[in-house]
Amino acid sequence: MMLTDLISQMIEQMLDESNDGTIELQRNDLAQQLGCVPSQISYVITSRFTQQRGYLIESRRGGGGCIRIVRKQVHRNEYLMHFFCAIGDSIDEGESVAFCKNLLGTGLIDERIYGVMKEALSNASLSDLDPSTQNKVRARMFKQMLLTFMKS
Amino acid sequence: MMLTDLISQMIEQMLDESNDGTIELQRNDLAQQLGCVPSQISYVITSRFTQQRGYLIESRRGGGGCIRIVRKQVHRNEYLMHFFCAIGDSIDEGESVAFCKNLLGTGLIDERIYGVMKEALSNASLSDLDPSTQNKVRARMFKQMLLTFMKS
DNA sequence: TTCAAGTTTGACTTTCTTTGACCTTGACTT
DNA sequence: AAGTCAAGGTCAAAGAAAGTCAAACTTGAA
Repeated sequence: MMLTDLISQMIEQMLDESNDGTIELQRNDLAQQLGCVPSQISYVITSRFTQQRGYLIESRRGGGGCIRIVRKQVHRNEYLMHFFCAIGDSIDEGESVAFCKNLLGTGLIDERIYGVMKEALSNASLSDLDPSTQNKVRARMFKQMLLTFMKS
Repeated sequence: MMLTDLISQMIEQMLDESNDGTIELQRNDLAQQLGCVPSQISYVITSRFTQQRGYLIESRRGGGGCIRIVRKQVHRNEYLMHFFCAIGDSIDEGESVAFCKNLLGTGLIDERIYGVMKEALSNASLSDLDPSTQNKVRARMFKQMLLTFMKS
C-alpha cells in the first residue's frame, strides 16, 4: 500500500477517535513512526485534507509546534451556498467529481444520487461539446441540481 | 488469436472471479504478464469495456496508480433498455420530463432523484447551448444517468 | 486489388508520489 | 537582546504510473 494512503488512513482514524473531530499532531513524530520524511506528512495533508473536502488545517512552527486538523461539519444551506460559489461559471469533470464526493461525505446525498449526478456531469454526457463549452454547461447543470437540495 | 481478445478474456475472467464484479489492475503489470505494450491494455479497455456495454472505468495515475473496472449487471431491466432506445440521439425537455415521470411512476427512482434528474436535463442547465445541441446533449446525459440504475 | 476498419506499437504527456535540501518561525537560554 | 534549537513550510527534482495520439500494420469485404 502507498505511503500516502497509509498516512491519510491514520489521520482519519485519529479524527474518528477524537470526540470533536479535531486532532493535533506533530509532523516529525508521525513521520518517524512511519519511517518517512516529514514533508511527506505535509504532502498528504495538502493533497487529501483540503478545505474542499471539509477539513481545516492550522499549524504552529517552532519548539512545541504542531499541526491541527479539524473535520468540520457544516450546516446545510451555508454549505450549499459555499458550493454554489465554488462552482463558478466553469468546472471540469475532476473537480465536479470531487464536489460530489464531498456532498456524499457529508450525507447531503446518498449513493444513488451520487451516481446519477456523477454521470450527468461526466465528460461522457457532454461529449458532443467542445471542452470549454463542456465546462460551462457542467457548471450550470451542477448548480441547477444543487437547487433541488435547497428547496426542501 | 488476437492480443485484444486475449486481454479482454483475461479481464472478463478476473471480473468473473471477483465477488462484486469489480477489479483493480495495474496496467504495466498486466502488460508485462502478456508481453505487450501498456497502451495495448488501454486500447482494449476503451474499445471493449465501454459504458455502453455496461462497464465503468476509473483510474489513478502516479505511483501506486491503477485501473478499476466495474461490471454493471444489466439483468435488471429490459425496461431500462427500452428507455435507452426510446431516448435516441436527441430529446427535448418536455419528453425528458415525461420519461422521468414514468421512471418515478414505476418506482425505479424516488422523488429526490426525480428532482435532480429533472434539473440536470432542464433547459436551464443547458441554456448555454443552441437548441439542437441542447437536445443531443440531453439525450446523451439521460442515457448516461440511466446506466447508473443498471447496476445490480 | 483496394479500401476501410480495427490492431499494435512506441514516443510523448499528464498526474501523483516520494525525497531531500533549504527557509521561516517561535520558544527558550544566556 | 541575541543566539540556539526545535519545530513546521516550501519547492524542485526524481520516480512511478496511467493517458494520448499518430503512424504502421492487418484483415476482411467490396
